[in-house]
Amino acid sequence: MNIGEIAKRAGVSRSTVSYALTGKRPVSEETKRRIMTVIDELDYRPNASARALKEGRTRTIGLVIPPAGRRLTDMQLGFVASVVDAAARADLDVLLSPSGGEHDRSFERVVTGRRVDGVVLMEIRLEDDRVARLLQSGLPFVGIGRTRHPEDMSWVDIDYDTLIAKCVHHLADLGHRHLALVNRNAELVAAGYGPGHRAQAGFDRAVTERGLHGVRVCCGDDPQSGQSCLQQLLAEQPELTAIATINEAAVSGMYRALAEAGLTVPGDFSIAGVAAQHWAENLHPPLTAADVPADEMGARAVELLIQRIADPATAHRHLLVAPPISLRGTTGPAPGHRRAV
Amino acid sequence: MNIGEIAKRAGVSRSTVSYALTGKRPVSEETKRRIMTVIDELDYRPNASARALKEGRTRTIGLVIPPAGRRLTDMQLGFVASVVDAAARADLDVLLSPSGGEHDRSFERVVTGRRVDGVVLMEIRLEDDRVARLLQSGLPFVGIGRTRHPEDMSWVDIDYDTLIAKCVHHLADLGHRHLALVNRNAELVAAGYGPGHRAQAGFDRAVTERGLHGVRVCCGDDPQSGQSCLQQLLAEQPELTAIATINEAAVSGMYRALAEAGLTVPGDFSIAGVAAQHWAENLHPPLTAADVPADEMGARAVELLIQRIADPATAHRHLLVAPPISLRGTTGPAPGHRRAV
DNA sequence: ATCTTCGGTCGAACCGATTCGGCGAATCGA
DNA sequence: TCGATTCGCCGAATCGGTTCGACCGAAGAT
Repeated sequence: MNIGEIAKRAGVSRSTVSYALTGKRPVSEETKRRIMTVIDELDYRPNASARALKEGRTRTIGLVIPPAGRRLTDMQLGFVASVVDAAARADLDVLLSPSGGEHDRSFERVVTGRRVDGVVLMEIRLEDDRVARLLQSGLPFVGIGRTRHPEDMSWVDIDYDTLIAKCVHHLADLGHRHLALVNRNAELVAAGYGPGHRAQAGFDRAVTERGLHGVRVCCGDDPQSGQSCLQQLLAEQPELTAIATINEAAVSGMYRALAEAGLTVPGDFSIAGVAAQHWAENLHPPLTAADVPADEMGARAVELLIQRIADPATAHRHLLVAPPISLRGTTGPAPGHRRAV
Repeated sequence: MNIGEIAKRAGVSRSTVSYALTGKRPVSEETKRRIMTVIDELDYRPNASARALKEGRTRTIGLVIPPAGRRLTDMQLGFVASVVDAAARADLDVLLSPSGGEHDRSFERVVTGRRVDGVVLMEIRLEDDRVARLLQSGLPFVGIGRTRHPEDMSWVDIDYDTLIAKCVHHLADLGHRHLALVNRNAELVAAGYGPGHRAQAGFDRAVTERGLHGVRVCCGDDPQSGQSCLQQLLAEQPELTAIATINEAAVSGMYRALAEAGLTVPGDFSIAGVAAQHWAENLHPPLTAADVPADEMGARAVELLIQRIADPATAHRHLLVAPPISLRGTTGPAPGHRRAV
């Protein structure tokens, strides 16, 4: 079922079959018809490997996701879905590489074996080996997220710094004086996970500006952890009345802890965060949050990547997303008096 | 950076470099060392397309997921994660194809362009064009799910029929006489989605056997739909005291509807279902459910696929999973008296 | 009538690996 | 000492496409 077989049966040369298929040179209608008939009969499709070998491109992009075992957050799933979707619309296939820190075989295969024309990289650290590796290899790539030195690469990212600061200001405006930042899990933050650190920076800045009392905690990315984390916070910080968070997966557990402590939201306690829009809306109660357009960001990343593949010499482009905070009723005025200890 | 360049710099022929790398023929230690030095210096890796072309295999498997736009259930995410993970362990890459019903370009590319050595197919319908297409193409594949005629293919699947029947029997044992089956969304079921139909069959059979009153409804795969679906059920079926469901994504919404109706779980109302273990545990309250080992099933599918790729002539293998029901406290004795209408 | 242009086609080179047959030198057995 | 192995390596063919240069005949220009 190769091109030679088609050529033979259609009584033409292999190159003519190729030109009939690609249209890169004129082929007479009559000949084209004959070729197509044979192709339909034999259900022939050009071999992707052979084409990739000759053309020097694979029409495939790599998508590097967090390593196996780690469950993706809803936001990350939104990224994956929109990347896959955008790629499909551009007739690109997506090769998945679940790879974390250092020398991951899957990552190496994808990057170095010319299996893909470019890469979308997720969950980037402030210092990221994979970014270094990609820069060194010269393979076009776009980050969803950015390193400490983001000028050297193209990326789309969420402005966690600004957004968490906004959350803090919003809560401060409502009279809250004693807040906590609930971050992602400790290992991730310790490993230099960008959003974790930038959220901290924004939190610290806003808390200082407004003269508030703020504490920062890390929390596992699941409801259970959210629950126990908030239980502990409530116990240790009796004056706490509000939380800002980037840990969407833990929010439902925080709700639970509050309910069990007899606190109502937003009557007794306020929560504001940064979360995928879909997720914030589906929480109960719906979360007041900066609605991250995850479905759009993946598509943007693919757009940037396609440009870089087409012309790797173009200047790097950056897209910092800072959506407005949608008020959905989990934030309200600070309780007039302090809770009993 | 091709093999010829390495050969030239190491002062050997291209074939010697190849043999040094693959070990398929002996190469002297001295020569091997010289070659490896050059390879490390130049950071050379064999071109995957060239290798695939010559070898006739790509060391890649395709993973066909539900089409773009549809959000995956937690169980499906579990499948994807475990497939990707298992593939990585076997040094296989995964090419993602989000494709639904008929002639999807992405699906055609993956299947027909010899881009993959085999395919894992998700969300299979009773009559499935993609299965027909794969059978016709001769490409090895394994389903997570099965068609109406499952003898012709290899698959791993959940025994929704048996499991939902078990749920019904469990609820009947507790004294419930009036139950509902909450199915997945109507379009999916109408399109011949296997689990939807098999769950119905099991539900009908068990309800008949036990002489119960049972109704079946479809429900969107999200909390909102779960909530309104149950609201409607409660209004239309005042005697309803229990639900069996395969719609894990809707359960939290059902909880909400019950709470708003002033019904406690399991005091006034019972729910049992089939769900990914991780999901059932993380619901609040945790759901009494048959714990589907999604993390394992994907790995099994990959195992089967690897076998089929190695020897496409082997008999088809089937794995029907019917995990026991974990009692987590969402089912209890039917309320002694009927609720007021 | 001759020259040019152009549409349509072919043959051959090429992409970068793997793999088979063969060849020279060293080793072994008799 | 001579033939048979064995070891280590090379050259060439091959996988299945794309693409470039060339060729031929017909149409248009001069």
